[in-house]
Amino acid sequence: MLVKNDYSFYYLSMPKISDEKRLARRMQILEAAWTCFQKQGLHATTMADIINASGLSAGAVYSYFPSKEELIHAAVTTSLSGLRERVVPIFASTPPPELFIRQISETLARFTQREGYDLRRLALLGWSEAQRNERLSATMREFYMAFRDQLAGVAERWKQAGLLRDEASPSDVAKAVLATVLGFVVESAIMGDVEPEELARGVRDLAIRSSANES
Amino acid sequence: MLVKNDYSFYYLSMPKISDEKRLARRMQILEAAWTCFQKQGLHATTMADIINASGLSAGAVYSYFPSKEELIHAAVTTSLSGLRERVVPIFASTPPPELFIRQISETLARFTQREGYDLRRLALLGWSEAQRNERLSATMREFYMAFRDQLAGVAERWKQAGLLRDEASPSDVAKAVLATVLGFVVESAIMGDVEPEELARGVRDLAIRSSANES
Amino acid sequence: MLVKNDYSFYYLSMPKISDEKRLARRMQILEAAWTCFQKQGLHATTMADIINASGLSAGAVYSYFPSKEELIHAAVTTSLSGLRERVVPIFASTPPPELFIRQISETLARFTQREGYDLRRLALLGWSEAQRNERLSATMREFYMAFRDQLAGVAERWKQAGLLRDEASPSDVAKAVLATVLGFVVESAIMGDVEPEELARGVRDLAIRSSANES
Amino acid sequence: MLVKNDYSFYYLSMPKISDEKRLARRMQILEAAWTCFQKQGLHATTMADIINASGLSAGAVYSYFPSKEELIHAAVTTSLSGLRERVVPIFASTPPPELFIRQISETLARFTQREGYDLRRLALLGWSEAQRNERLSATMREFYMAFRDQLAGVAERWKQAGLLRDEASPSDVAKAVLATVLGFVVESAIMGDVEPEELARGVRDLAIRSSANES
DNA sequence: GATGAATGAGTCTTCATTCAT
DNA sequence: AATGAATGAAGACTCATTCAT
Repeated sequence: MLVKNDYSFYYLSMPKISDEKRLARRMQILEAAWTCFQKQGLHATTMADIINASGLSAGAVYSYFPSKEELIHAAVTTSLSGLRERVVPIFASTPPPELFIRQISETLARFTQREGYDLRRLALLGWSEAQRNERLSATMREFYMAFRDQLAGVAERWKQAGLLRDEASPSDVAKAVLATVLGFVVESAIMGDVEPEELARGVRDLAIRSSANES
Repeated sequence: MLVKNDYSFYYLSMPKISDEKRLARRMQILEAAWTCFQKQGLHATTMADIINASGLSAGAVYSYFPSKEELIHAAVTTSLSGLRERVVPIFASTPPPELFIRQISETLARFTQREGYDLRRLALLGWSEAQRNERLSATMREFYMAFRDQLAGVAERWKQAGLLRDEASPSDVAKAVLATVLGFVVESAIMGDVEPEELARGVRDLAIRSSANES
Repeated sequence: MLVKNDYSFYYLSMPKISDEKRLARRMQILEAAWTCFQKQGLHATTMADIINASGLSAGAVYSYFPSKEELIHAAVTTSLSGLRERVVPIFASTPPPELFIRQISETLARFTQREGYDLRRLALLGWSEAQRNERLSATMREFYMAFRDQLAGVAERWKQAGLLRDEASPSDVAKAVLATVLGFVVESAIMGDVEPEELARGVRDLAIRSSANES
Repeated sequence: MLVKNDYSFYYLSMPKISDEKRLARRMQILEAAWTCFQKQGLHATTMADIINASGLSAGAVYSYFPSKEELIHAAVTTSLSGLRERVVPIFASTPPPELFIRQISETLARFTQREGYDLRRLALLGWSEAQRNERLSATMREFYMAFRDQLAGVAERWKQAGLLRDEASPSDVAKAVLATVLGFVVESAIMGDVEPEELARGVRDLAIRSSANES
């Protein structure tokens, strides 16, 4: 329909906004959202709060995230993705249990300072929201399932390395390790007085008794 | 407006409602609130929802709980108290670690069916709310602190019974056990596929290796 | 559940708000809506306009009409019902065509002053809205269909009275009369210079020629 | 921001778009608008809808129509002009009443299919909008006034041809015919079951009785 | 004590229009 | 001329809480 202007290539080669810029804006909004969510919770945070914090206009924010729900979803899942990236190398190196637990929980705790937001607090908000949001629930379930599968792989390797007794079920161990790690998130978010080393030592010390117990 | 109604004496001569009745009404409202909160979350539940579910009138509900926040607080803390009652005997009997963890998590999971509401889901809601509600946060912190103190006592006894090695820190063990148990709440609420026995076995299996490892 | 108080009959016999009162409130809102709709059209009228005009609060208005669409629907259909009531006696008396058309159009035009709103203008708004609102469209179609059926009955009686020639199709006559009457609504709303008598005379004069024409 | 782009000279040297092209673009936009308006009504149609449907950019559309109101005005009045063109030959040939009414209403109904939009539905939208838009109202009034003047001329000629009795008022006949025709628009748009022939027959049949009646 | 209708500030979201590129 | 991202003032609707009866 449109007759091409001779200089139309000019425009075409200069997209209104580059993909990087779009992504940067998205992150700008997500970061504003993270900040607000952590301060006030998911529902007490108004879109106006996020809009102000982002420095953009309402329309601009809505052009990136079509609804508050979408923004919540993105805030939670993007956060999860960020976590995954940081955790992968730990899985790869497969340190022995104590160290492993310490490294995972350090990542969980450190994630915080680095990004200027607290993954642990956000996690609590996300779990709560997942209770009434099937989509978010499914996404999280999927994420934790994959995480636990990785954990089972780690347990298997521990077993092969003689770090776990032969009868140990990697699946059960994975469930226990996941619980310990998620519990660390809760405990440190609520109580604020748990260090990764303490957790790791506690797990080790809890373990030791078993030798006596079992023998 | 200031004219007294002809039947105003009526009110004054009315006998006060009995304390039992008051308590029953309170529970009736709390139960309605629990049901709604679990279905829709804390903030998506409206007072109207709770009022309808309770079968009382708005005014009646407000005469028991002066605000939604108060009701949320009561719903969460009452739930916590209920949990405490059930957990006390386990502390008292102090079974060995594996069994202990299994019993605690069974209580957490069973609590659900008995009362017709899921303590685990409510816990997630409460943790989330505590992020933005200092009062609730303080109450919870206090509760979990007491719980952890009890746990440290248990660990101490385990140590004395030779179930933990001598260098074990009861405080660290308490932190690890609390994390495990809280993590069980999260994992089973989100994933829905974790049984207390699996958790206990996983902890044991994770533990056992240490005997080999350490010796 | 609720133990009845000795004076509960007191309350029960004094419903919070009587049906009459509810109906009066509904009319109060509808009248405010009619006024606003006519002044500004359906969509340019905001709920705030209607709320202000009604003298009630937003919540009160919404407790009677759960959405703007519902209010529009009620405004249009209530108006239609009012018209039906006024038109029934004319159908019953079945005056000859000219007079009939004059009486119907007089009713249409007079409706206005009596109720303080202009049925004709509201009709235009309703027709327009029906283009994009299937529910409203269906309601209107039904109304006009019934109206036209009545008209066909009238035409049949005219025929039997020898006021229409034997070959006349009551159905076609009904369609023509309905068109004339609806057209009167449009013409008088847009031009503002058409009187029922003029319309009736015009129809008659247009008609008369036919005698010459046909003979 | 104030720095001139390197290619700013580019714009200045650009040849103006030809008038034909401008006109074609205008029609392209108007056609998009008609389509949207009919589907969704005047107010539920957003500028974005029209912009998308037109295949142009927001800026382009706004360079042809400086506001939505202007676009609505143009959509309605252009439509009216189109109708006028088609109706002129009928006025010129001045067929007898029945045939005249059939031809006019056929034009109204056929207009639809030919242009891919329904003049009748657009008319309803325009009438409704005219209630709150004095400018549109004036334009329409003027158009219908001219139409009615033409109709009066036709009636005069009918009279001279002996098709109307001597006492007939051309002005009243014009009002009646206009009403019938406008009513056809409403009836066929709302009910969807009226054919031009039926209308013409109905008018004729309604007429005949008068011969008996009057004689 | 009990009722539930009423309140109105506060929410999310839309969309006509502009303007830097 | 053309583009389309950005703006931000509205608008529809909700809901915790009150208070006249």
